[in-house]
This record gives sequence, C-alpha cells and structure tokens, in this order.
Amino acid sequence: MAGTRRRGEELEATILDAAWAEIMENGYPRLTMEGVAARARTGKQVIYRRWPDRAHLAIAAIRHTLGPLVSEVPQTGSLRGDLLSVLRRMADRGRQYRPDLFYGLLAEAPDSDTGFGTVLPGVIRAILQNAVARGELAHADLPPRVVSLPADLLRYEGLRNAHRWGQDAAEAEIEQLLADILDDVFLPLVLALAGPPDAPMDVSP
Amino acid sequence: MAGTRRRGEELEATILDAAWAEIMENGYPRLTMEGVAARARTGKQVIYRRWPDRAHLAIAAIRHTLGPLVSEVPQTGSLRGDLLSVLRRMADRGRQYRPDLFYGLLAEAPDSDTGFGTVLPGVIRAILQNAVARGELAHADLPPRVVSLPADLLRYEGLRNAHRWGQDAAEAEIEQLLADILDDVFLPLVLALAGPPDAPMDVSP
Amino acid sequence: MAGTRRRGEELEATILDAAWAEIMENGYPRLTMEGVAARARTGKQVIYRRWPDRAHLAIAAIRHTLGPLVSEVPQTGSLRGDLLSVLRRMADRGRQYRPDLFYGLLAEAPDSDTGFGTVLPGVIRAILQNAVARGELAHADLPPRVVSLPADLLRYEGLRNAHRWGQDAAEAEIEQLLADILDDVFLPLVLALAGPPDAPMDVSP
Amino acid sequence: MAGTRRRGEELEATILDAAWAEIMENGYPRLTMEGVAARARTGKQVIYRRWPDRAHLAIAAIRHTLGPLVSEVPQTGSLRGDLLSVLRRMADRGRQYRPDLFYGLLAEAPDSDTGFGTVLPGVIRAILQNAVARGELAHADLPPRVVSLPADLLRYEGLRNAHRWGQDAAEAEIEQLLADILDDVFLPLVLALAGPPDAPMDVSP
DNA sequence: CCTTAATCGAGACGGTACGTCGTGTCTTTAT
DNA sequence: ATAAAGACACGACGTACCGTCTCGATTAAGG
Repeated sequence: MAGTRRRGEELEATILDAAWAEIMENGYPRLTMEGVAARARTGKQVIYRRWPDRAHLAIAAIRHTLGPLVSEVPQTGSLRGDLLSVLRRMADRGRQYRPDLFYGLLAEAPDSDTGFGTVLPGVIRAILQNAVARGELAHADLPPRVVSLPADLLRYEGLRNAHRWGQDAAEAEIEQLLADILDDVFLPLVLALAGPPDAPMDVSP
Repeated sequence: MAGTRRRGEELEATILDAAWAEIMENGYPRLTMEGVAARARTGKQVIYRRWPDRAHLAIAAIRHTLGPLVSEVPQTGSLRGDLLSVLRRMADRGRQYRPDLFYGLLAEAPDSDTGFGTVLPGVIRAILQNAVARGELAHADLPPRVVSLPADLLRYEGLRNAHRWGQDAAEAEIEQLLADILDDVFLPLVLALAGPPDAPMDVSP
Repeated sequence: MAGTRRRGEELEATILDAAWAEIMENGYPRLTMEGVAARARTGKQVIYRRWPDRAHLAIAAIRHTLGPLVSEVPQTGSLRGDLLSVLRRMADRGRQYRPDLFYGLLAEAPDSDTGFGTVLPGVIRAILQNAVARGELAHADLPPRVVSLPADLLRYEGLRNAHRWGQDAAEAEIEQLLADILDDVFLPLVLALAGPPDAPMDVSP
Repeated sequence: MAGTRRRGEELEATILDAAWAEIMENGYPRLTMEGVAARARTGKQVIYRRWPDRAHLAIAAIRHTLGPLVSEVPQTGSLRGDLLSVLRRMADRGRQYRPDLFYGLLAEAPDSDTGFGTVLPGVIRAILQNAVARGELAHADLPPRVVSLPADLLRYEGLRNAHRWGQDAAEAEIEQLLADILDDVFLPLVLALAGPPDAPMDVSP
C-alpha cells in the first residue's frame, strides 16, 4: 500500500469530516460509530479513544465543520438593523444543520453545548447599549428574560420547524419570522420598557 | 391456562401501560419494542401492527396515561390570574414527562404531535377576550405570534431544562419562571399593544 | 362477493392443488401452511382440521396429484423386459417429485408412506414367477432381500441423486442406471441362485 | 470476570460441542442457531461467520464429534470376515447419529457430504484384491455398481430404518442385516462373477 | 542508531435489539 | 355447524451496531 499512517490532528480531522459526512448523508439517527470508522478507514477504538459516544463525536464534528459562532456586534446604524443582522446570522447557522441533529443531541447529550445560540445574549446587550448611545432607547436596563427573548424565540422556532428549514423555499419564511419576532414582539416590548422620552409610543412603521 | 385471550382495547391498554412503565423505569432511549412486548406478555407483531415505531408507541402511551390536555378557560377574575392558571397547568403536565422523552420524540417523530402544549393558543385568545370584557384590555386583536408567546416561552424553557424539571426542588423555580414570563414579557407587551385607554402606560413598579 | 362457499371434496381438492403448487414453485422446505391457505383462499384452521402438519399435507397432495402407483404386472415376454418396464415406471414417478420433497418427508414423517416404491415387491415376485413359467428360471424361491434388491437400489439412487433427476438430460442417465442394476447386479445374481438347469452358469461374456 | 475471550479453534470447538449437544437433546429439527449461540455463550454472528446455515453447522459438528471415518483395510483372513468388519464399522458410525439428522441434512444440504459412507468403495476394492491374493476369488475386475453394492444397501437400510437404529435392541437386527447383505446378495453375486475356478458354485454355509 | 512503547488499522467477540415470518390456537362474522 | 378471515402468543430468523478486546504493522521517541 501507499500512504504513511495518519496520526494526531490529521487523523482527527479525517474522522470528524467522516462523521459530518455521515450525518449529512444519513442523518443523525443513523450516525454509527461503525459507519464513521469505515468511512474514515480506521478502527472504532481510535474513535472511542477520543469521544465517548456519538453525541460527543457529533458535537466535535459540528465545531470542526462550522467553526465557532462569530459574535461580532454589528453596526448598521439602527437598533432594528443590528438585531436583524445578528438574528439572521444565527438563523443561517441553524440552517446548516440537518433537522434531526438538534433533537438527537438534545436527547443524548442535553447538558452539552451544541453551540447553537449560546454566545448571543452578550451581543444583544451590546446592541441595546449602542441603541442607547444613539438615543434610540432611554436605557438598557432590561430583565434577562427580555434580553434573551429574540434568541429564545428564534431557537424555539428552529426546534419546532427544523425539518422545514433545510429547503431553499424556507428563506422567505425565515425572513418573515425574523421580522415578526422583532416587529410584533421584541421592539414593542423594549420600547414600552425603555423607549426614549421624546417619542415614546410610536410603534407603527 | 389463564382466561380468554386479550384483544382490542384491553390488549391495547396493556401494551400502552407496559410502554409507559418501561419509559418511566429505563427512560425513553432504552425503550425497546422487545421490552414492551415482554412486559405486556405479547408478541412484537401485535405492537408493530398498531404503531410503526417506538416514537408513535410512546406518543400513544403518553396520551393513554396522561389523558387529553384539558383546555377549559379558567375564570379567576383577572388577566394575570387566568394566564398563570393555564401556564401552571401546562407546566404541571410537562413535569410528568421524563426529560429524555421530549428530546427523543422530537428527534424521532418531529412531525408528530406530542400533545405538549398544542391546545393552548385558543385558550389564551379566550382569556384575552375575557379581559377585554372586564375592561382590562382595550381589544384582543393581537398578532398570532404575540398570542402564542407565553406558551412558546414556557415550552422552550421546558425543552432546555427538562432534565431539571423532574426534581421536587424545581417547583419554586418553575413558579418563578411563570412569573417572569408574565410580568417581564407578556403583560408589558400586551398592555403596550392593547392596554385600556384610561390607565395606559403605567407598567413601572 | 361472488361464489357460494366451498365445502367437502371441492374445498379439499383446492387445498391439495394449492399445496402441490407451492411445493413445485418454492420447494418443500418453503412449503408453509400460511402460504397454502393464502393460495387456496381459505383459513389455516381449515387445513389443520384435516392434516396435522405440512408433512401429512404434502403426502396427501402427492397422492391427490399423482394418483396411486399402478402395479400391474407387465408382460413383455422376457424377464429382463418385464423388470425394465416396472423399474422404468418407478423411475418415471420418482422424476415427478422435486428433489427436496423426498428428504423433507423422510425427515419429518419417517414412518409415513410416501408412496415411493412400496407396492413393487409383490410385482417383482410375480414377474419372477412368470419367468419360471416361461422356463427362464428354475424357481422363484429367493430371499426377500434379493427380491427387493432392484427396487432398493433404484430408490437409493433416487435419494442420492434426486437433485439431478429433474433435468431433462437425466433421461439417458437413468436408462443407463436401470441397465446397470439389471445387467450388472440383479440378473447375474438371480441366474446364479435360480438359473435354468439347461444353461446354468454361463454369466461370463 | 471470566478469563480471556475465546477465539479461533477454542471458540469453534465450543460452538460445535454446543451444536452437537443441542442435536442430541432436542433433535435436528429443533436445532436453532439461537439455541447453539446461547449454549455456547456467544453471539449468533460468530456462528454465521463460520457456517451459512444450520445444515453446515451440523455437518461440522458431526465431523468434530465423530472424527473422520476410518478407512483402514481389515485383515481377518477371509473375504467374508473382512467385509463384515468394514460394514459393521460403518453401521456403528451410523448408529451414533440421531435418526432425524440424516434426513434433515439430506433435505437441507443434499450436495454436502455428511461423511456417512463415502470412503468405503476404495476399501472394498482392496478387500476384494486381498481375497484374490488368498485365492478366494479368481479376479477383482467387477463393475463399479457391484463394488459399491454392500455399502449402498447398508446405507439404504440406514436411511429407511434410522429411527429404529438408535435403540439397543437394534444390535441384533443390524447384525442380521449385515449377514443378509453378505450371504444372500453380495457373496453369491461376487462368486458368480469372479469365483475361483476350482470350487466355483458352493455358496451354501 | 536502534530498541521500545504506543498507537494505528482491522476485525473478531459477546451481546442487545431490530423488523419479519411462520407456527398453531383462538375469535368473530357470515353464510 | 363450519368457512373465511385474521388476531394472538410465541419462537426463530438473519442483520446491524454496540462497546470491548486482540493482533500484527508502523512509527515516534528515548537510551
């Protein structure tokens, strides 16, 4: 045979690529250690040495494939624009998953961090503070549950409707969802709680 | 031998009881058709004839054991009281599940209706209308996403923290959650959108 | 639906035809009560009422399809011709079976009479007596094992090589077998034991 | 835990012993892969990896338990003694089988070699040659069907009456059978075809 | 530079569950 | 009463994976 034997990072990367490919082809429920080992042309033991079960393997594969969730604070010039930008980024990431991947990971590793929407709360708080600086809001002193509200709603919708997010046709639907979350729920609430003193209650477009 | 052979509803009930017992003892991930058949002293075919996989079996077992989600409209005399009552009922039902049951069902039968919080939207709309009749609200003409907001948030929290809901200690935590959902998010939003004309915007403590 | 319900002989004939068809299509090992019932468009109970297991069903199907083994004593004018005629008839019947049918019946119903070559001993004894009458033999007073020898050898070959007897190409092979049994074994032995007094011992070429 | 995991020959021997035990206890028809695996405390795959079905497993178990069919040429000093010795050995081996084992193997693996009486033709030819050397026969130039005649007849009887061979009472019956085959059929025939020139036709005891 | 310990690639092992098929019995409905 | 139909309790089938263990081959490191 040809090649030199793989070790360390090279081997690890091969395995994680194989795992991601298996998930994408067959779905998480049919992700098997055996299948990954076969596709990566290695032994099962090599995988078990690194990850205790398929849930941890899948999480590692997600991180390896998608990279870390970027958390830069957008600067579009308006509160609504900033929020829309950050939610859209979150939704885009969500669309790269296969539907069953969420559920499966929650079922098998509920305590693990799938990386789906955990960094955002800090970002949203920063966005709110920027809005205060621009005079769009009176203050940013909001209850935690309010701050995490848009991300929570988006994640919840992602969980409920993940099986539809994969299709291309979902793009407009998701865009509408983001608009609803902001215009029907979050912005009215934030303005009610911390709107600027001069133009308080005008929520209409 | 023992009496006559079981059929129809009697047999079905035995199987669903067995399935529920297996879930409660071993957890959903270790629910197996074989185990259920053995506990119910019947054959696997009898189960497969009725439910195509363990997910559908589990859903049927839930319905059989917990009964339908009651959807009477409470009449406590205040909007907050009515909402609290209905959310508490929903949370109580959620606590009867084992944590992994949610995740597993979502993973394996995402389209199926687990019965967790599906009847409520109509109930909440009725509660809002009663509040209008009492003069607590100016109107009940709210966007659908707003109406479903409290149930969505509660369900989302249930999904994220299901593994903690089982303990007795969770009671106070859940009570606090319900208060937060209502007082920090839903009531301020509803009052901002449809508060009564006479005492409109006073949400501050 | 259409027809009147079948009963008695009509029903029985339908079932036996179905059983034979199943044997011919799938072979005896894959003959199932369920398959027969389905093909005959009746219930399994109806079959079990008549035959205790598939072996007895198969035997009944054989008798029903092939009819009784005729046992007329041939009159060709010579001992060899008579024997050849009767052995050929026996072999022809054997060829109508599927190979596995023998083995299966022997395995599952060893005591039962499959009808394969059980009538013949008497016939052969009669043939020998006719030869005595014609002067070909001195007497017919032979040990039972000698009398049954040609049928035994033929049956044994049938058992050993049944899987080849089905093919058309087997015809010549079987004809050769019959000649060998008679010319190499049976006729030399019979002539040695009971040859005519005038031309007694000339067996050499 | 118990010692080291079994592999290779040790494992194979355990499985074949288990298979033979199952056959002896329950009979071939009730030999199941599952039962063998359970008795050998291993998995079904381990068995299927080695033998495609229970027929091949049974044949392997026979060989493993009974060992190869010895084929030494006996030297008793007389043609009849030599033949009797070799036939008796063959019958003894046959008696170690359970009756249904023959039939089942023939039914399910007709092409396979059960080892029952396949080595003998060469042995019989050697015995005949020894008889020629001693002057008992004029030559050993006999048709193949004649040479295989005693083994064929014995095997045929074994097949027909296997269900009775197991009992102890069968010993005398079998001894009589061997005598009949030799004294009524084979020896008269061989003497007729190749008897010594000086004392040709004396077959009586 | 060469031994030595570790890991790799591969696959067998003991085991659980799968989903299907067939058995022989039992029930129900409709002749 | 029995035919037709099919459900029931059961056992076995052959397959897929699990997580562990064993075995040579390779390879990186230390003496």
